[in-house]
Amino acid sequence: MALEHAILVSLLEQPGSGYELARRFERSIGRFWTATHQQIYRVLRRMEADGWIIAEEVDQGGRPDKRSYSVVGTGREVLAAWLRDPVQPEAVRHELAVKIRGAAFTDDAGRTALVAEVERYRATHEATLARYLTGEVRDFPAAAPLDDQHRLQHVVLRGGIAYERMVLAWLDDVLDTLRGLGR
Amino acid sequence: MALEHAILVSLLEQPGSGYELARRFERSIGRFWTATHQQIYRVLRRMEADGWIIAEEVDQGGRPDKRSYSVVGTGREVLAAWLRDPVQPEAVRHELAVKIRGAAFTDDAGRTALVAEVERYRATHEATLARYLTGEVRDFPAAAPLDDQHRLQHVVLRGGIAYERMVLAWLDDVLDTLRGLGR
DNA sequence: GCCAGCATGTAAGGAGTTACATGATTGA
DNA sequence: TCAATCATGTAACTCCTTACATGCTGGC
Repeated sequence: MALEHAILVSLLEQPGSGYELARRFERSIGRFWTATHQQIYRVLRRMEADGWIIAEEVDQGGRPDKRSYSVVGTGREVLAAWLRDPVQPEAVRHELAVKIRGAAFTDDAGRTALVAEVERYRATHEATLARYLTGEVRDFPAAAPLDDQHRLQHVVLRGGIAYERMVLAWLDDVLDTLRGLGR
Repeated sequence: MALEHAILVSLLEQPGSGYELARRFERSIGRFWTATHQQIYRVLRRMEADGWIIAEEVDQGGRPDKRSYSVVGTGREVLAAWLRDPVQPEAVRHELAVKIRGAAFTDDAGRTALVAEVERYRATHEATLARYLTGEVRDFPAAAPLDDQHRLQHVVLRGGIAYERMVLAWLDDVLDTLRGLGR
């Protein structure tokens, strides 16, 4: 379990409210850890109760008040201890791979539909890669020297880019294979 | 949710018991869908109750009896319908990426420990890649012509191989970055 | 005699998903 | 005025993980 830890890292990078965290999980952090606002609010309350983070009520004039959270000493210690733990093997869930092997047990119409679906899926990954590359030139310009925090963010983003490139190449392989079946 | 579907595909490829399925999930299917035997037994009972699969009691002499499951008409229809559904975006959970960004908020000792942990993690992926490559030459010899089922299994395995190669290259990048911090 | 493997389960608890709910402001 | 965005939640349910449980056989 590491939603707590993902939240600690995000709040250390930049304090913020549950709502802001939810938006970060949709964008940057969502690349490697997904969470909905419901989960986030629940975990934030627990973390506050356990003294890992503290909240500050922020009056925003017109907009609703927000509770901005920051990490305190205990939270830092929890994170440091977790960083020293062994990395758990990831639980892989790749639905498309199941479908591809399932294609052996369907008819021509089903395969044609799957090809169309793989193409649609490929387009979403192409869009993701384009978003990452745009973000990379915006946030990590080659000329500017980076501090540790940004160098680490950059290497994680490079992982996302490498992943998307690998997926796209593999999906081309998949499409070739699907189209070449039954010959 | 697609554990049912992963089981349907596996049982279509080869009928078997809950125990045998659990072993396949540890090996081949586990590359893209993980499940424990507890989950598998529970889902198998539900699938049998819903008439997707049928069980046959097999007396094995010395060893305990087993219930060998096969997919029947309803199960095939469920699978065909599911293959036509859009692929859900994967829920990503990459603990190591969280830790890498977390390394910005720990001390030298913590970073040294993380480097060691990444090296250990890298070794497990190297072993996984070696296993995949061994399996590939064993199961998909270049000379033999393959039927559709095996061509699809092969393209999924190639995806696993591409993934492991990508991960290894990225982990080298991560190690370089971690070692270059604070300079 | 002991361990690994075969074979199937129960139970408890934590995590995650989906649906629903509220109420304000800002911009088109 | 209508939709989008900001901001925070509850409730019900499903799913997944972890721990525990049983009992047999074959090989070292």
